Amino acid sequence: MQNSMIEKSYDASSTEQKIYDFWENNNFFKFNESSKKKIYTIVLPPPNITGALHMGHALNFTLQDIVARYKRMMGCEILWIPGTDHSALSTEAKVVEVLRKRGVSKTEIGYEKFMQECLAWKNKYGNKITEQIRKLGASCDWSLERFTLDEGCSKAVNEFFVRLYNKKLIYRGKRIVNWCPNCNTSVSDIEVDFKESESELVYLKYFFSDNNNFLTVATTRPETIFGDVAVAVNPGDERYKNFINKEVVVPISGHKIKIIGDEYVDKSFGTGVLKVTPAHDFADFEIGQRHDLKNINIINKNGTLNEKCGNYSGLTTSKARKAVIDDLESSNLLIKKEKIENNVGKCSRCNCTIEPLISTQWFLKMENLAKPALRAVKNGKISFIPERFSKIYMHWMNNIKDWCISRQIWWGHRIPAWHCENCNYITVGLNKVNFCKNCNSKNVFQDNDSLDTWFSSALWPFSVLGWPEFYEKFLRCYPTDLVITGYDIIFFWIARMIFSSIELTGKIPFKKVVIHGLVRDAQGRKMSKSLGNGIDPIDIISKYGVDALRLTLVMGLTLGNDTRFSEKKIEGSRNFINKIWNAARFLKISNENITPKIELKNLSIYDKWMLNKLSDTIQEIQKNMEKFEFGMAIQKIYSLFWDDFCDWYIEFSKINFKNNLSNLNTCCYILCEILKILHPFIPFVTEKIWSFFNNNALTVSNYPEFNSNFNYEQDSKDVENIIAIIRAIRIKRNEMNTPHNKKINIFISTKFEDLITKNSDKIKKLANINNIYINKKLDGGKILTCALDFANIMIPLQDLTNQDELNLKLKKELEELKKRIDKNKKLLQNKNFIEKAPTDIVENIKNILDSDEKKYSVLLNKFISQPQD
RNA sequence: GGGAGCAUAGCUCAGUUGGUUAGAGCGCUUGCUUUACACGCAAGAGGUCACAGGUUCGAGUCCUGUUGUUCCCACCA
Repeated sequence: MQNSMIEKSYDASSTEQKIYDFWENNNFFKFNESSKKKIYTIVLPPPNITGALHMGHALNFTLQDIVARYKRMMGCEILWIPGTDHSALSTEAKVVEVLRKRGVSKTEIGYEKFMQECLAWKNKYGNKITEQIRKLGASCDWSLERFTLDEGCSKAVNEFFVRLYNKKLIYRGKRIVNWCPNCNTSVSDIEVDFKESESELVYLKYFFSDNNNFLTVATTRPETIFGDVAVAVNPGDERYKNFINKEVVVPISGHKIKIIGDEYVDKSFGTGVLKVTPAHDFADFEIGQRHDLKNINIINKNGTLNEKCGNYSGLTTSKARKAVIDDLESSNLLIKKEKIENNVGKCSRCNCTIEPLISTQWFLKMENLAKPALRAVKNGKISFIPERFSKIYMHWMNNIKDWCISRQIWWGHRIPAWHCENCNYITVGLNKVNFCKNCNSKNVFQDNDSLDTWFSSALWPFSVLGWPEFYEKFLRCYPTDLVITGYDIIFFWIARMIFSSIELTGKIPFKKVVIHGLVRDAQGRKMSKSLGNGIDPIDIISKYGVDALRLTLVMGLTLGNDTRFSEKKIEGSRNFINKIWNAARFLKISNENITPKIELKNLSIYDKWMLNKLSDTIQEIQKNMEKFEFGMAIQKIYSLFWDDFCDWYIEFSKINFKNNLSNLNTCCYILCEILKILHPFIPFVTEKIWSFFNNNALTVSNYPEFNSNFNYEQDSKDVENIIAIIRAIRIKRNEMNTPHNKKINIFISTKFEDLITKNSDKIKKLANINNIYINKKLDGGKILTCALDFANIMIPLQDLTNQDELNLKLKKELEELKKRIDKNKKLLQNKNFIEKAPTDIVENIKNILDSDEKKYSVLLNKFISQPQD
């Protein structure tokens, strides 16, 4: 690097790709299985292959990478395996859409060809995703990259399925499920979003079969009357209890059904009479089970009514509803209609209304899986950070129902079950089944369904380790240490990994679950395609660089809380990065031969002050890093670098350098130490700057430790005093309206004559002073006095000063001082305080009072005055 | 209906186990081409910590209640 070539401002776009290649080509992130270091394993949430990465991913990968890089520098062997998720339903829908544009359907091209089309999609878009993960700077081991549908993951999936089937934890059953007529598949409970919508509650006449009276039934779904199998009332309802076991006639349809009593019925809702349609309502299904009622399925899988619905067959449920209501009205069977707010289930993927219907599906029995999964969190083996998310997890796990794991789509893990055409027996096996285990018939075919995409994601932490093969590696790296994810997939993924892992491996999948929030737009709205307010992280990266993006996402972040992203914020981050760049540039152009080196014997008090600060900060941020308090850690480093290192230390050093290489080297050493602690957050620019001064790579260097040798209390205090003098002078200059470019003279009366004399060059330069007269008599004219603990600074009044304004300010200062003096005096007179408060607090108050009183008396007499001695 | 979060400067947010004068970034005001950086430097204004009680020598922080707001869960047809 030629120093003369260092540009005035840092250009991220020309640097970042080269740096990542440098890391990757040198295998810095490669997991060394035979390493003696402590292994630290992070489970990387594999992104979908359907879209591009969004801001949520950027946050997620940033946080993971901060931990990975920090732990690596702390001496751990990092195992962080990247990969992508086949995201069954989303990908299938996208590929179907592509085919549709080409004018073909998936059934036309057939299973094999369709799977090839999907694989082609994966190769194209999956690679785009992995490129973007690299762009974000993720320091994962690409040689271990995985895909949830690759051979190894498929093996784990089949193993899981077969084992649980044999244990009867996976079963096939005809039950009511959430059906999406648009996606044409069943979906699980958590893939249904309930959205509040305005519906029409209609009151219908159900005549008794043996007389002319009727019961009034209120329903929002009149089109399902063809599936009615009973009318239910609460057995405790005085109005209706005598009708139980009588018969009514379903309007329009005309079939006769019984009146039953069931506690579920709410007397106060509608008329207190409920029509029971077990095939198309979850609650009704349960009532049906309790009363041994049959199920009449009246809705086709495409969302239309079937042949059981007479004239209405073929109509969609919403059209049929209108038609049924019209007909009921015209035949005088409808009493009234009223608008109500209710929750309607929508498919979380396509937003289409979910039709509950009865269908044969594969289910995972949850009851026994949930218990140990609950225990692992309860007894602290797995901890959520922040802790409150464990409550959300437990509540869900406590109320969990069986998981419908089969999907009527092709792209995904095909269910390893073979049906016999002959005897209908199902043979489940790891390998292709060629004959029926029951009747030996060779007439067997594989189940057409595939598995829910989360079924394979649930095994991700151990399937990527090669489980059930490569058992030794598995044992060395498992349970993993950490998973970081957004709160929106606790149920989808985190919970399922926990019970799957415990069931299958006997071990928890990870020790810690760090939960972060959503990235919202500048107004706090969720970023979404429909709003068009999404910000593409890749656009931001090309404009500002990924370091700036990472810094913005993590600055001021509180785990578990949502965060807002705005262009204003990222400008601040870019400015900070540019500041680092320029500090380095300054050192490099000061002397080409500069190296990060420290000679303890040659340290100035300023070096010692800075080392003291650095050491303290390192100690603090290490605590923050261990507790995943990234926002707090970066804030401290930011302030250390900008407020201490740049604003004071470099400014002092400028005066000390005088081309002294040893001094420069010390400064460079400290800069490099700061680069180390910054590196996990902003890896690219720090690596680049590091290369100006070092031959090795920053990313594999050691994290600085708290160094007790750098405990320079007294020297630090001296520097603090110098700073206090400079600050005081600057403040007074401003109050006197003296511009910075005008030099002034000052008089100081102090007991620290030696210190101030020795360091007067710094004071003169940084406060722009001509002459400093220490403990000298002033000659004539008005002066402005500033009182410090150890010195009184007197400045002859300047031409531009508005004395009235100044007096007002000083008066206010005196008042505030007086207030505090009174308050602290009172406090010290309080016996309870003296007795109960810790002594250091009491001492502190005493000291403050002392110094306040001194200042007060100085200011009271001398604030604007004729000089005195 | 159940549960959780949030409420602190004009805006966005920090504030670790209660302890000096409640912080940062942005914005605003004033001054500055001070030989790294105007993506900069120096100084400044701006807060009843939502409200009401309580515990404590001491509360932004702990407890109770109220209000506002966001989110999650739940089968009220």
